[in-house]
Parts: sequence; C-alpha cells; structure tokens
Amino acid sequence: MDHKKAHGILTEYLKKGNNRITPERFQVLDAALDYEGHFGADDLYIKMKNENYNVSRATVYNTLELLAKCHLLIKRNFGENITRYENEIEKKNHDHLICISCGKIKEFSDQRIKTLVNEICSKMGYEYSGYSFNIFGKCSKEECPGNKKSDNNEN
Amino acid sequence: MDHKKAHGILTEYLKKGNNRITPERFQVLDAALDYEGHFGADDLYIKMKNENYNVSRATVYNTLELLAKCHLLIKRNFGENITRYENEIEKKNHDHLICISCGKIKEFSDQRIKTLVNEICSKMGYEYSGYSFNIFGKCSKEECPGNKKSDNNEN
DNA sequence: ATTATTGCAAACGCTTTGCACTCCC
DNA sequence: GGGAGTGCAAAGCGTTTGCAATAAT
Repeated sequence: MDHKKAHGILTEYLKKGNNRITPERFQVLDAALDYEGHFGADDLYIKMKNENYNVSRATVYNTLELLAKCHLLIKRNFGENITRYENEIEKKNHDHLICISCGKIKEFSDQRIKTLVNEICSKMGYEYSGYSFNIFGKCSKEECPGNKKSDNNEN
Repeated sequence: MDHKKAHGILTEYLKKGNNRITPERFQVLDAALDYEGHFGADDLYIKMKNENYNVSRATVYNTLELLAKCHLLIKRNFGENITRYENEIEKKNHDHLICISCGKIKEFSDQRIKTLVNEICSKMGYEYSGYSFNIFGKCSKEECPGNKKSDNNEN
C-alpha cells in the first residue's frame, strides 16, 4: 500500500480515538509497509534497528497492535506460537496453505469461505469479528524436502 | 474416549515405530483423556503434579507431541501463541468459535469445510495433512461482558 | 549391554511489564 | 503542565535443550 494513504488512515484513526500522533508510530508503519511477506514483531524491530530507525522494542510491539486495530495490518498465526503480521491490505481476502515439509506459505482465495463464516456466525448467534483459516499439507515444489525420492520417513 | 482403547492405540503405535513402552507415556495419556476441554502442555503438567503423578515437564511436552502424532489428541491453536490439545477424539470433526469478549470457545461442525479444504488442496497441488479454522466474534450470552448495555467501548 | 527415554535445571525466544523520562496536546 | 507515549532493562511465560541418570529392549 502507498505510504501516504496509509499515513492518512493512521492519522485519522489516532485523532478519532484521542491517541497521540507520534513520529514513532509512523516509523513503525513505514517499516511494516516495506516488509515483504509475513513478519513477527521482533523481526520488524531487528530490521528497524539495522536500518537505523530509532524506535524501542516496546513501541514496535504496541504500535503493531494498534496498526492491526485500524486494519492497516492483519494479524496472523500459523500455528507456531508467534504472532505474525501481514501488510498487503489491498490484496483481496485470502487464506494460507502452509507446507509441512518446507514451511513455505502460499496464499489462496476462495470467496465461499467468507460466506460460510457469515452463515455460521448467524446460525450460532455470534457477531462476526474475524476468522483464521490455515491448511497444512505438502507442496509439490521439487526443492521441497518432502518430495525428494530418497527421503520418505515421517518424522 | 475409553482409556483401555486409547492404551491399545498407543501401544500399537509405539511398537510399530520402535518406540519404547514406558509408564510415563501412559500416565500422560490418562491425564490427558481426563482433562475436560482444551489444555496447554503446562496446564496438564501442573494438574498431574497436583494429582501426584510423577512425570517431568519435558516428558509431558514430548508425550503430548507423540499423542498428537498418533491422533489420540488434536493440536489446536486459538491465536494466543500457546499450543493447546484436545482429547475428544470420538467427536466428529469440528471447528471453533471464539468469543472475543468472554473468551469462551464453542464448537461447531460443518461438513462443507472439509470438502472445501480437499478441493483447495487438489487445486493447489498440496497433499493434505490438516487444517485449522477458527472464527472470532461476540457471543450472545447475557453474562458475556460484550453484552452488558453499560459497556460499549471497543478496546 | 545398548540406547531410548527420563528428569532436572538452565536456556531459549517471543512478549509484556514497570518505571523514569519525554514530548504531544 | 498534564498525561499519553516512549525507552530500557528486567521479568514473564510457554517451550526446548543438554546432560547425566534410568530403565526398556
């Protein structure tokens, strides 16, 4: 997403909530938008440290939470007990296929999922807030360790 | 699930894989089967400690992993960065609705999900191994904090 | 006897916390 | 000037690891 537009959204959100407009928050936003793919809070903190941003770890953690709240980032969890973030907001809704051999994460998109989710929420009497859908399997890439002919033990 | 049957499955699995049949593994299995609802490895360790089982933390962690591999338990992750286990193997496949206000976890079951997962795997060229599907929302229970009339801030 | 498994405590990695300092409003 | 936000370091928590002791085969 274009940084200028994102800054606008964040500014708006902060004003609306009576939160303060601080340079650190925009630095975290910029770094997050520049990060390719999914990242953990600490990943971003390290990257920012290397790139001579000057923002503390606590602020990175807090701000990412904030950015998720105003939908500039999406929070993900791929079953590794780590919170990951994703910045590709303008992409249409998508979910993830995770290869259990090589760990690569592939996106897919199927609008039936959202329909199903809405239907289930209303049937069960829940006010929808979000969902998480991950599929685990072995991918078909040649370089994927699960596909070497020599290597077929389970583990 | 009936403990005797579960013991049989574990014994079989251990023999097949040339793993050793140790009393600790069956103690962890018993304690896990007796645990109501979803639990983390540490929860189980503490409970076993209180009930005078004598199994170390490391063994509890290792054995739960093992029990998940032989499908006596299911591994779950509800987006809290904690691995949880569930023992209700005989229940039919189900997924979870998590209330973002009161934290309660409700199960639901919809066979279209599995169909969708299979279809996506084959379309994307993945060999299916598992999936994780959680829906987040506000439940309609009166006691749920999100439903008190007085309390309508976001947070 | 061999070696997988255990127990223990320490280390690990991600995240949160406490508190003094800063600086946005 | 008041209080939200920050930085820092330490603590927290679930989990993993290293290694010596134990026990299943």
